[in-house]
Amino acid sequence: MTPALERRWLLDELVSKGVRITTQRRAIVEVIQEAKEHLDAGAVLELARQREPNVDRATVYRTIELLKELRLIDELDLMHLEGEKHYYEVKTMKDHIHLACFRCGRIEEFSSPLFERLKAEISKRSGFNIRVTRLEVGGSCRVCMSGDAAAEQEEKDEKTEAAISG
Amino acid sequence: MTPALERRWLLDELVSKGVRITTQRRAIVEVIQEAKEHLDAGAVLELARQREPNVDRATVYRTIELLKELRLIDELDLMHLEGEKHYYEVKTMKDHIHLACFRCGRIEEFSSPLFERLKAEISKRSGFNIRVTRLEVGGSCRVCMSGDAAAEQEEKDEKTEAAISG
DNA sequence: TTCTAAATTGCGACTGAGTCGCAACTGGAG
DNA sequence: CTCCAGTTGCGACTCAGTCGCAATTTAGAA
Repeated sequence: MTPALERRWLLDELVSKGVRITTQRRAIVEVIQEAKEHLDAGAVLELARQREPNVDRATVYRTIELLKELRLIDELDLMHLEGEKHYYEVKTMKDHIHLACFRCGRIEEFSSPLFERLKAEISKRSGFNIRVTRLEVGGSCRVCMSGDAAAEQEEKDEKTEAAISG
Repeated sequence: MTPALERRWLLDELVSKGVRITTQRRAIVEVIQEAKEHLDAGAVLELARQREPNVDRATVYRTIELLKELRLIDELDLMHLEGEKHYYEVKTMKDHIHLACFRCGRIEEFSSPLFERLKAEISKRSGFNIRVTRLEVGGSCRVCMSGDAAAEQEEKDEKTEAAISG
């Protein structure tokens, strides 16, 4: 498979699949391709309009649907951290897990051969032909957890001080 | 933990947590507890009203939110097989994976020690404190796949016939 | 290059899940 | 039995996403 790093990968993929390239699709696809974070449909619309003002909301949804059908992008919920939006990212060879921190809202990505093995086991044992997987984890990230530890330490310090001064 | 089999498990859990039990909450919680399939908010509302006519949509959403916060139920998307609804199920000790068939719409459940190991690895390697996990898989179930095989066989038969008669 | 059919788009109205503020109501502690 | 903090119903609202249709545009053929 063409590496996702390559510049116009998504667009070339569409061309090779005989999909008609319009100025709107080009803008939308480039925005998704070059995104540095997970974008929802609204964000895609906004960014696409910076390149090409004539982009409609409906076109964004239709293009996203197209890319999903062609299995060029994945849809994420990111544990509904910010409402019911959906987020999109270019599909890569190896699926990865999204860790969503309920406290700071950061999304961390994680991948592991164990996940690949799990998928293989699912296919084998259930006879299920896997097309898409979505593994999302919600909780507290390392940073927020260490914040807890710091807070607990402060509490102890305060008590100690109180004990000393008391 | 109290086994999920037990009759009024969810309700008892609420009582023990000091949550006020109203007739509405009782109805909603019992419906979720006794569900034989995955229910969305609309289905919960409908079923709850069969027990207790005075149940409002808003109350259903508020109760679901409450149960989620108390970690008594899990929220599922089931790969958005039927629109953007969310489905709910009583949380069990061992997380399970939902396999959603894009063709027949059936939901299959799957669990594996490998999944438990994967979660452990995530915690350990990323320092993430896991609260919830959601692993959903989309594709074609065994039944639909075997349907394919049958169809392919038919095609071959037709070709053979054509070859013979031609 | 020009033409043309078929695909795509924009528009705007619509759907449907979920939220919210507030007045009325009620569970359960005392 | 009383009381009030917590809960509910109501209805209006938000917001993501969908849809039908007329107008526009692409890409291949001439």
